[in-house]
Amino acid sequence: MISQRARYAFKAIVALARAKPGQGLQIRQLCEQEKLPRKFLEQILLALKAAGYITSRRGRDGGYELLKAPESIAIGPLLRAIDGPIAPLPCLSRTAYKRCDDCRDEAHCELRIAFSKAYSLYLSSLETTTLAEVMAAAGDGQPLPDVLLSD
Amino acid sequence: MISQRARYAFKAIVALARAKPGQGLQIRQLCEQEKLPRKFLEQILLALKAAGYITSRRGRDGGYELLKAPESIAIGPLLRAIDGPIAPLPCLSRTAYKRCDDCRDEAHCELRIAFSKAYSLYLSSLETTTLAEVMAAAGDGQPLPDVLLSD
DNA sequence: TGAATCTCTACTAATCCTGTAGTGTATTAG
DNA sequence: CTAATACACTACAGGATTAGTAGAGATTCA
Repeated sequence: MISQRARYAFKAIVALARAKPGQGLQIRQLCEQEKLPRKFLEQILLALKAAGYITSRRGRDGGYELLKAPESIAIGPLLRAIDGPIAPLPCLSRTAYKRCDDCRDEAHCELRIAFSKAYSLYLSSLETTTLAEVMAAAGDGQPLPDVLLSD
Repeated sequence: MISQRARYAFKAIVALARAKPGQGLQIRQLCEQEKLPRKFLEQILLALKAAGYITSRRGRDGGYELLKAPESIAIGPLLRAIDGPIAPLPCLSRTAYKRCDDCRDEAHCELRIAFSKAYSLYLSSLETTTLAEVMAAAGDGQPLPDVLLSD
């Protein structure tokens, strides 16, 4: 399960992407529209800013604004910016690789092999799916393909 | 990241699968061979037993033994038996489906759409990959395919 | 100046994770 | 029958993480 934090971040980004360009949103509007806890959201927006997704202005007419085009925002990096590494095992992480403490031989590790393919598919899908695509699909409201067998 | 618990479970299952048929292992051997904390492992084995993966015998010559053929043990259900639902969102879980509290319209939920495809790929790979395949690949020790771009 | 807004740090309550401890129950050798 | 051995079950503890809350500070604009 992804964290609540990541879910809020995602909702905030979507709301900002829907705002007219050059026309950011204030945190008040964000948390009213999306029913997000304000002070928690503040921290999340700060993280999104640090990661380069949004910019902000202080003062009376301040607010937050999306910096990147939705076409260039992939889901994977966004998730990673908020939740940290996505990999199911440290030894499968590219951005936060770490050998498992007790692992003698990574090439023969059953655990690693068990997850490598599944995770590789997961990640490459997350890396190539963009916010723009997701928002377009949500707008269409087409039912998800039946491939979806989830748990 | 999957839990330490799941990692231990997996290692124990692999060790049991390597034991001669009809020739289970005792918990002492398991935790010596694989360096697992004994009392913690007890609980995990209990869970594996409850899930139908192994059986046990008490008494002097007791021990644990694999019940299912490695060919019929898929990684996904095994993981789920230990760690619970695998889905990144409750509304994407088949075995533990739950509507998100704040979700007005699931068909148009960007969050859900963002993860549905990636997760579907992840899960179907985990559901179709068996312990037997994994152990065979580990035995070969062939390097993992280069598709592997992980995080 | 003052009001509005973002920034930053600290704190907290609850939950989860990773074990440990101890007692109970079944099995079997002798 | 008894003692030894191994699994079964419940309770608990310490640390880490999560999901927020609180409040003082900095910036902007009228």
